[in-house]
Amino acid sequence: MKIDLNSISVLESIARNGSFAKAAEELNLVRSALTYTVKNIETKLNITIFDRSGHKAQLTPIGKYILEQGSDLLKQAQILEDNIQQIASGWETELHIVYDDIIPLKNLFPLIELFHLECPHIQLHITAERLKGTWEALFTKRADLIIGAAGDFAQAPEISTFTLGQLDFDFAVAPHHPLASLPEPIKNSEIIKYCSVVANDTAKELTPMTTGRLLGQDRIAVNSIHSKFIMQCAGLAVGFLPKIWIHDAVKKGKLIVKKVEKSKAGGNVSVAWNNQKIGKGLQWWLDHLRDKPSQLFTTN
Amino acid sequence: MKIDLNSISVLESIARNGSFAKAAEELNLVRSALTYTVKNIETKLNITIFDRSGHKAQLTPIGKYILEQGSDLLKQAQILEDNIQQIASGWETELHIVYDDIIPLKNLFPLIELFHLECPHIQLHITAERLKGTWEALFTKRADLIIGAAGDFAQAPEISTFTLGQLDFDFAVAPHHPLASLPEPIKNSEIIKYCSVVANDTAKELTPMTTGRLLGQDRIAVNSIHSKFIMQCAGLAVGFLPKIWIHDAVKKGKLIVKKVEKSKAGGNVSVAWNNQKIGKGLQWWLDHLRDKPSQLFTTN
DNA sequence: TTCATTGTTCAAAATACTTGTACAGGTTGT
DNA sequence: ACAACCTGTACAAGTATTTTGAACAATGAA
Repeated sequence: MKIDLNSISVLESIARNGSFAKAAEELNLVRSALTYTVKNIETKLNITIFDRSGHKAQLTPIGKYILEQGSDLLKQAQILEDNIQQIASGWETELHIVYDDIIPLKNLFPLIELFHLECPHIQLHITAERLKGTWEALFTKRADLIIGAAGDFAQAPEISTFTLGQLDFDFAVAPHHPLASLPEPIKNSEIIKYCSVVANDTAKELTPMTTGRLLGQDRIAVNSIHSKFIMQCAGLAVGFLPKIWIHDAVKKGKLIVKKVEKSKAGGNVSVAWNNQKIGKGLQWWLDHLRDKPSQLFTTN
Repeated sequence: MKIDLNSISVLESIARNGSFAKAAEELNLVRSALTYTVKNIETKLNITIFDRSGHKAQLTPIGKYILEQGSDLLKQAQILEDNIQQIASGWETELHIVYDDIIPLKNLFPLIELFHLECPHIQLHITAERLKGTWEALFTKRADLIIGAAGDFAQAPEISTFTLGQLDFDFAVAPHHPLASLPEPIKNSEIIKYCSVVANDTAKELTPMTTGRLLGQDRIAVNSIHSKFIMQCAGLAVGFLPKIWIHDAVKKGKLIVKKVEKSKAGGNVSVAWNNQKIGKGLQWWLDHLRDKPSQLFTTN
């Protein structure tokens, strides 16, 4: 390797200051030290970087090229150095959070904003998955933290979890749907006459979970609760939806909750993470999630 | 700057060889020299990169991070160094060629292939433009070389050109087009009854050239000769097309050439380039284009 | 012209890197 | 268990590289 970061920053300083003398002052070096450094790299590369034929030194075309590209290199090295310091001080440089799409993303907004305020230098990656998809993200290390994961699949000792709370479901239909006008509780034999919509498991490797639907019923599979929700609002299909998802729609009359013969049991949702390398960023999330888990289940 | 490229390559060697001793051998250094280097960078950054508690040194998590990111940095530095050498030896690292879309791209294939064979390390950027769009690319330095440029707009002393040859045009219509059955030569008064299609000038700043069409005629503007060609084949419109573009289609009966009252004069097309900084790559293209310009006008 | 400034040269000084040897553990094979 | 062979470290001595400062030639400004 003939080039080194120090030489590049010397070139950069000379170019920026317009002369060896000014750069020497900036770098707290004597002029001849810069002559030495520049000559050294010029000799190694067998090129000329500065044209010193005039009074002041001027970059040659190839010098300009080196400066341009070299500055990029310097910047990246600086970023690397900063990141090393950040990691060494216990903070991650980025954090991959996967949430189960059963939690409305907007309920995460307050935490995300606060985190950004307190740790603006940590890049958050927020991804939605469904059912076992969250666990898969954790096991494959695509996620550092999963929020709202269904059930408790933490078979491994390096996975820690705690329960966020319970999600309850209601059977919801559009006001103009035939089931809307039936007397309650609606029997399964009625429900299976109509199309249902299920939000698919997003797991690709783990065997997907199946979630309550009735045998023999037509069904559509979608890949998010939101798709399921708007499909039920449109009256295209029926099914169970989390109370937190339909609260507003029910208030506005866009969906109607019906009692059914066999209701769906509420399920616990959890937070889970890999306890092998807990950085301060992850700890921040764990602390805040433990503090007020209820904020994730709010309806406004 | 606390990190330097040399230290990173030492870390890299140790990690790759699995021990300080092996790395020392590879680097032709003595073991203690590596201890020194590693300790040095560890002290500067105030971290530990290798865990030496066991028999052999093992990367710590942060060491792994440094290695990953640092290797990228090293690679880029190596590329920069290579590029500097390449430029210093007179070869560009990339070459931007803009051709007038009136030249079928496949006619450039033999030259492109040969160039890639002889100069695999120079990245070619080949872009199509129309009419003054080629000149604009040259003037704005988006292009190092333009091929098949229409006319001769080289007003500036730093632009050199030579003529490639002449392109002749025929008036072509689809066999099922009404004009196909008219007696020759077809009068302008007949032609203006039908839609024509023109390939637009792609220049954005220079005032676009207008190319022969009749006043009062409906017209469609497209942005490539190929679009114009297939539109005429489909019988959607009529117009002049370069002989080299329609040769095959005429042979297969997909287009019919008709004599017209006012034929379109053939035009010279040129090669042009900026003569301020001619690298060896550019020179190669100039030599080969001057050598056999006719290959660009072939019909197979 | 004179004066300030620019970059270079060169020998000496300061710093940084490398070496070699000695040492304190581990691992392997018998 | 033991020798033989690893591994990495410590430290003093040697070598290489970088920095300094003074003297100098070339340029530009007043």
